[in-house]
Amino acid sequence: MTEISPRKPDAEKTRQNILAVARREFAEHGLSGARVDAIAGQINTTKRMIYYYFGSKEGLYLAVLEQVYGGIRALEQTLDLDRLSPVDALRRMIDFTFDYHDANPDFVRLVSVENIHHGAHLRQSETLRNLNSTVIASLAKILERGREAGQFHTEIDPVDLHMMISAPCFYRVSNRYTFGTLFARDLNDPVLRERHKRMIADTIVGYLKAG
Amino acid sequence: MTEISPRKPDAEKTRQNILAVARREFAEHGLSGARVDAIAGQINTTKRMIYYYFGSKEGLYLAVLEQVYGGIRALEQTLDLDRLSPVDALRRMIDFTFDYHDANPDFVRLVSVENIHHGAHLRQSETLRNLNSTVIASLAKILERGREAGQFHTEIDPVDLHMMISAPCFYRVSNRYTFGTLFARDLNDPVLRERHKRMIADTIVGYLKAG
DNA sequence: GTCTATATCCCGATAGAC
DNA sequence: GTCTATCGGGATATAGAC
Repeated sequence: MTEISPRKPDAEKTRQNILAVARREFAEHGLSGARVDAIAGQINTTKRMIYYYFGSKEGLYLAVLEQVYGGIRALEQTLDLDRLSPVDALRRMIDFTFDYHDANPDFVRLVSVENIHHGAHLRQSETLRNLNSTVIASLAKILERGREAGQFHTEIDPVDLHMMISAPCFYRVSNRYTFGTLFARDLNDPVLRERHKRMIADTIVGYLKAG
Repeated sequence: MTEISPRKPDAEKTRQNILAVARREFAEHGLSGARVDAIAGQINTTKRMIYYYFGSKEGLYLAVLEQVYGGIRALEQTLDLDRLSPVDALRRMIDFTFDYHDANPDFVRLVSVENIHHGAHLRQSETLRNLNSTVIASLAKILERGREAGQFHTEIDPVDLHMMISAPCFYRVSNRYTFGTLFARDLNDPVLRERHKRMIADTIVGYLKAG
């Protein structure tokens, strides 16, 4: 029924504009703290349009979540890990995870916000629930190859490994402010960033290699 | 001027009641999402009292933060690490950190909330800024003893080590919902908890031992 | 110090014209 | 599909009696 006409590109463009601004607003202030007026005020659109396209504030928030989670998933696919040795593939996966979190603090903040809300929206979205992440399959493959090649000697569940990789990459960004204040560290410092990146990779690779 | 009379213990008791309920409310809904009415409604007090004791909603939130950060600091002191070997002391520190986060999800949630607010309140509080955590000193001592005893061969900054310990312990709790949903894992499961505890400790201890 | 009642503002959502 | 104007509820904060 709905007209999907290429003659009117403004519609989709407006939708995308709203989404982009909303992502910033929700990442910055959380779900309760975000203001629909503030979102409308930052673009050449009115508040009415937001309700026209997304129905409600929560509907908009959910659309933002889906967009953001889709982003990291798309990039994961491009890593081309099979051509690397198990150790190199693992390092590449860790480096990718580190860099992605570092470059996308809004993603990290939105995930934090969603966890404050007990993941209720993520669970509610069919799209997001079916994002049966390919990371786990990739990691499982790396682990299997590494074991066969005699390079890895530690038994570990792929999901557990994913957690061990994500945790420090996430924490560095999510807890930047409290950690930075309490221990007088600027976690944005490039020197520190490179040091942490190497440290995280060395720690995890070392764990898998050791018997 | 203010009467601090032992004849009226109700005052301090009321204050503590408000604090305890507020901690739950702020941890559950965040700063913007928390409702002053909801806090008053859960105790035998009125909303008026909250403003009487804490001045404002933010004042109450700040008091909660100070109380919560004080809690973990007090416990850190009781570990008695000097009597243990460097490796055992490190393991004890990791186990303590793991257990504390696991047993105090509200603490984790409040820290997440504060980071969404860019740590503005934590920075603003003299009390919290002066919480120059003793963890770093404890870890530095462990590292030094371990190096002298020839048990640790990796050079690492104590603050970095603290981050590597805290990150997985924190993440496991803070991201419980999104991670649990996306990967179909119940991160509250006791079996999983023990496995993760051992895995985290082994990973970090292994990293320090390796050259 | 503790209560009831209320001021005041702000925000999500909608009405209705074009 | 896009605008202006506004409703109606609910939230923080306060007034003022006892």
